[in-house]
Amino acid sequence: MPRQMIKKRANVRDVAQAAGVSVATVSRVMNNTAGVSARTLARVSAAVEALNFVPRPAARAINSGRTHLVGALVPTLDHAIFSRFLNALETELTLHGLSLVVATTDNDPERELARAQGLLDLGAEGLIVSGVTRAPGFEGLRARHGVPVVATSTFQPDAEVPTIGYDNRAAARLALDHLWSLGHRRIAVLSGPVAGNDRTHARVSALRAAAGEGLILSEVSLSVAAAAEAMSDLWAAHPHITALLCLSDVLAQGALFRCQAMGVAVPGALSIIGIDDLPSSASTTPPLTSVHLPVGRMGQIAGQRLARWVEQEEPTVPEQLSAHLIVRQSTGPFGGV
Amino acid sequence: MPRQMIKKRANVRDVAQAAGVSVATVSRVMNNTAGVSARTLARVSAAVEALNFVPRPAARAINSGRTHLVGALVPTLDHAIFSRFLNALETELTLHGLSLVVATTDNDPERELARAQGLLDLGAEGLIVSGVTRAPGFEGLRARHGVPVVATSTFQPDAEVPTIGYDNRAAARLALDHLWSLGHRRIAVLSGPVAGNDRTHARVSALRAAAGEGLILSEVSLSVAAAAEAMSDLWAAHPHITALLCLSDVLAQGALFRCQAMGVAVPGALSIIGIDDLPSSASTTPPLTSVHLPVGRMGQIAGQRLARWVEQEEPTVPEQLSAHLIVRQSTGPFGGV
DNA sequence: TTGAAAGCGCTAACAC
DNA sequence: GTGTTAGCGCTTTCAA
Repeated sequence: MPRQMIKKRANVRDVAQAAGVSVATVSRVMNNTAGVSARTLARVSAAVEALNFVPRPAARAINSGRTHLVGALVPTLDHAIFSRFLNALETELTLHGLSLVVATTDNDPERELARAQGLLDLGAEGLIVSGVTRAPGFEGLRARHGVPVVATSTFQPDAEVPTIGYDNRAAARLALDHLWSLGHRRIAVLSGPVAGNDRTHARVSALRAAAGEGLILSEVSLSVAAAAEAMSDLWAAHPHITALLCLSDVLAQGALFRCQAMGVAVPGALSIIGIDDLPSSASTTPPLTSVHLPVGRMGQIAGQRLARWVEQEEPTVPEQLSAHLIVRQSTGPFGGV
Repeated sequence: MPRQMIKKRANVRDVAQAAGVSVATVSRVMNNTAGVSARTLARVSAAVEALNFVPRPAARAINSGRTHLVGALVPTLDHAIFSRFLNALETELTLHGLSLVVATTDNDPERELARAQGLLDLGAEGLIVSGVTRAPGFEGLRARHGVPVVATSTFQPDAEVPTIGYDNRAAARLALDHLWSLGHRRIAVLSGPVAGNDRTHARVSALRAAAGEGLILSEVSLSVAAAAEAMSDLWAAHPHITALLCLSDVLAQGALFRCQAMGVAVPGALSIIGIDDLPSSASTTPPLTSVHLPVGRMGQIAGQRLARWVEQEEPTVPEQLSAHLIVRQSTGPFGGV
């Protein structure tokens, strides 16, 4: 058995020896550095091929100091809104030669901190997070590594980290004002878990501020099934409500489906409005009125900005994306048409 | 300005000097290696703190030869089925100390190859892919890097790479047999894009093999909206069909929503069955009959196996996960109850 | 156009 | 317990 088969993996020196050149030349070839004669190039290439040489990324990274890795911390991958965001983010980062490492936090600050630590330990050059409230210790970690951090899904120009997103309070208000303008006054609100989620918290508190304590507020887990159950309970406990404001389209869909099952006319007997504007919301029956959140665009911009920050060391500034109301057929005037 | 401020970033040597110890000791402290006196530990820790020292991952990787990175190539992140899969995969990999880098392929083999190249260049120690058909060149790339590759979303024991998944042909047959058993004979099929997707292709061809050329087959893009449109067209062109078999729940939901809008009773006038069994499918009205695909479990197992392969160099074997029928209320006997 | 040699920042074998 | 020292695999001056 030739020693090549024994040696685990070829390195520059092996290639250099096989090609009868120096390691520097091999390096030049591997990096397409100009100034290598065609003849040498061919010889080195042949040796690379023959020895099945693949440069170790770590060895390159140690010299360049770059990993081309960016980390994203999201509550979960298993939600349409984050999927869309990450899809756009990944696409954009790829354009800039960066790769995306994902880590899920489950809305748990401690877990987020641990995962952030992990991402940084593996060499992430930048971080994308959701919202602005972090575990104590996060900022220290960030400072120690000195890496850029961009927060998304919210717009808070005064926050410690630059935010790229929409105003969650305003988004909730947009939905509430729509219902109000239709004459609805007895409104129930369906919310996802508030714990560990400052965006949801902002939405809820904006509604409270606007509507007072009279709001009928139910908090359920963020799933279609949970929303459907909550709808049943709500209808039994508060038969007088005329509108339902859901803090996420996932919840609005669940409520709508249950209304269909219960024979509650939407919007005839109950108007339903969501926030997110998931693609599928346009196709339900009736199509859901919703507050559109530009998460695709958000992913794209966040990617762009973080890339620039990482590459050109050019810190980014907060950017507000506007949420806007999409009126479809799930909401109608109080008292019916 | 002290020279610390000039120096870009502290390294082991700086810390060693500041603590009055050797670099080896610093390394020991950083790696929690046993056998460091409490006193030394304290001194080094203090120096680490003072100099804001953070070990460079690349430098560690060059010694260990490990990056702890695993890459996943998926068609898109923006689909509930992949989100669930990746969520489970990420969770499992984390348990094994591995991080997940995601890359989207858009069902384009060339793009997949390019992204695979990228993942390998950045040091991915293993790859997770969907399906088994690859661009020519993929296998060469894999062989050159010698990294483990696990294919998911399909079970094909004879494939070049180990597969962890379900039998797509059988899954499609499960759906068809259910409709048949209910007495349906005039069945339409709604499929997502077949190009570049061997799983969809397998499902379609299984149906063709079983039902012959008589199948009314429509191929649409994989979205609720597209399915809704297709449903309208289908109903206009083929009013005699009694059942609709959708190769994905996303499509089934779109068709169902449109039926609701058109006043087509489901399952009274048309039975609808999907494949995937998305969580939301249990809550629609009527709840969707579907073929359950265990994608969460698939992500977990794929993560487990790939981790073992990477860590213990223990190649994995194909594993079949069973798809099974979940009968809900969107399908009923031919001719109505 | 090419080569020699000095690192990059860390780990690990070995010595004390 | 702790220090010395030789690498890990590559890039990058600086000479030739």
